[in-house]
Amino acid sequence: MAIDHLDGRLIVLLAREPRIGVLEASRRLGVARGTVQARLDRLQSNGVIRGFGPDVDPAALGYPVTAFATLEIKQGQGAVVRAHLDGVPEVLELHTTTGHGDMLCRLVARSNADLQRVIDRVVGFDGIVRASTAIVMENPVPLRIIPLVEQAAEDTG
Amino acid sequence: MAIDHLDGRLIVLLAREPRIGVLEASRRLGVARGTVQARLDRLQSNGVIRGFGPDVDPAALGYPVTAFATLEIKQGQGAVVRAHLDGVPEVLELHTTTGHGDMLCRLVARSNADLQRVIDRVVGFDGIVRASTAIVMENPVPLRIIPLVEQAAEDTG
DNA sequence: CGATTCGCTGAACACATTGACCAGTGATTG
DNA sequence: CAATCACTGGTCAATGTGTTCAGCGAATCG
Repeated sequence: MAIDHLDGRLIVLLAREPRIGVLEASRRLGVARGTVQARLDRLQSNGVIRGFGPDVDPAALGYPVTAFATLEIKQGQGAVVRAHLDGVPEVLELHTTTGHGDMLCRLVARSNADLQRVIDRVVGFDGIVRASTAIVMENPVPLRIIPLVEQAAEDTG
Repeated sequence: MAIDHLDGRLIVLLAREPRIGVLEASRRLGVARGTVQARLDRLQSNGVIRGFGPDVDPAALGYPVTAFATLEIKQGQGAVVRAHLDGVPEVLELHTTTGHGDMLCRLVARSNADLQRVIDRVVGFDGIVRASTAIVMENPVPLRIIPLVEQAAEDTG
């Protein structure tokens, strides 16, 4: 769906200051409260805003090490590998990608030593032929959405 | 920091039903409201919960294509490359990783054709020697935190 | 062209929630 | 033993929420 400029400002505002409510948002944006409520309802039912879940930092939970693993999967074993990885809590994310029938997953671990355990658990599975892991050292751009929202809003006017 | 079982239940509850407030959460968890408030304050000041920002779906915004690009950086050009990528809205995330002085970034685009434009913009920069891109086809495990929170809570008892 | 629909405004209302307190209690610690 | 700590269960005033309403301007459509 397309979002307009007001939608964009609303999302950015909520992203920057999540604690403000509908009423305060309407004051900041200079529109009526009902407008903000209607926009929010629409954005949520359109799926643009999935929700307002807590943003949990794995590092603060005791998992400061992040890594990305590229997996090569044995022909026809995709489904079972997915189920396997789904059962590993340290797998935060899993994608299937173009290329060699590969998968890419994001892992966290308690330490570099612990990462070995996690990788063993992830890779020690029959359907996985080969794996290569890249350990994250820095995160210059943390997961973000604001610039994209601003661009999407400007495309409308 | 370590979280206990109540912290874990609270985070999971908020992740599943973000709209409930402190009062409702205290009812669900069977504890006093003040307890939930104190736990939440502590989790936030410890950085375990970074905030409650809106969870925006790029696909619903008109960017249904996701890709991961691995970049090889020219010696000593890391800082300028970061600044360059930081200025590209379609770059949702950027990590530096072990290996060949490489970076890994997550991209989104409006279409496969648009992805070409995004990649050109990302890669068409002097400090970048080589790039390889993997387009995401499926996302069997979307970014998640609940299993990890449950594990972290159980480690405490 | 006229009628209708749509989104926004500004206001009202009852109700629930919040943030801030407080004293009491049980467990743990020094 | 005394002190500390987290939790309970309660109160209070202030605020925000969900909902509804009539009015209004712009855009759409027959």
